[in-house]
Amino acid sequence: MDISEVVNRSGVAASTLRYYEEKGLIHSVGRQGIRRQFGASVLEQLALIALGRSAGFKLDEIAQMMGADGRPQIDRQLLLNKADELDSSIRKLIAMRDGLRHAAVCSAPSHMECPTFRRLLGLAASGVIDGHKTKPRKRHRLGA
Amino acid sequence: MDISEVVNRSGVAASTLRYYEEKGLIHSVGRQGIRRQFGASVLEQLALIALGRSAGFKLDEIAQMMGADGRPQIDRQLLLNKADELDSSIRKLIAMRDGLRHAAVCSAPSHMECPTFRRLLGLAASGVIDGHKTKPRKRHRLGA
DNA sequence: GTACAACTTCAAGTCGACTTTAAGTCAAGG
DNA sequence: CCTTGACTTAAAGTCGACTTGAAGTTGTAC
Repeated sequence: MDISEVVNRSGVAASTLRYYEEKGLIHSVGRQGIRRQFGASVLEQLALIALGRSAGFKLDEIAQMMGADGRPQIDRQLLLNKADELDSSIRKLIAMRDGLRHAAVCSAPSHMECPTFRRLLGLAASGVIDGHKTKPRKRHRLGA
Repeated sequence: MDISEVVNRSGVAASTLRYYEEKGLIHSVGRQGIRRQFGASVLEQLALIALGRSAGFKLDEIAQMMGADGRPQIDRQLLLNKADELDSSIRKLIAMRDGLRHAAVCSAPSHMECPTFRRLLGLAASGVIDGHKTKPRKRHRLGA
């Protein structure tokens, strides 16, 4: 497979594939002239990377988990820790979501008058709630 | 209040306060000599900013919501939209959390052999699950 | 045999929210 | 009078994950 096929099959940009290779997250199996060739397993590895990223791991951390062979070599405790982190994020997000919904329908003259809103403010101020990010996800046209 | 008092009362760094002022998110009420003076309302505004950030709004977006007076002037529809976004994030995070927990205890010889793990992989690969971020949160000593 | 699209490398740029650094200003205390 | 320390500014640096740009190479179709 040359890079464009990986791009089409995985939806991952060529520049990203090169970047991942540079970082040691994936490996090309060789070159045809100057062009990288990838094995089929790279697709699975890319899925694994996407999974890791979704779970909130950094690329460097993901690189650690990747056995030299490309098979995941994952510490189970690490997974549990991450799950706990997610759990805490989830709880915060739920509080935030409910607070937002309330604020949207609240009949108080101004948001500042609303007790629910003010409670939420307190939470945020005390840093109980923390950041998260939902990226815009650039969609690419997969060729005809 | 001079800046150090705001720092102590809010836990927000001085550099951040200056940055927020530069961005128009907060305003100092004047200067004593060269030093900024802040009114008490800045604390409430900072809480509001923290809240907005937690909900996933960018500083620029938050600046939009801030009436010139510092009182929130928020479009209710915007809140509902953000709540929906959060809802979708939450669902993804829950799937991820459960998947991680399963993977951690899964008895399959390797994660790749586990159907649950593979299902999760598929989700991640298809971009159904997206990023989020839980920052390390630098803790600062609030003076006595 | 040559044009061209698709690849290549390496360096630099982007985004967001800050932090850091360097150099300067100022009020108060010894 | 002069140091000290808390403030000030403007500019540059940081982090992570990429993307973009410029310039060079190549397989392939005509």
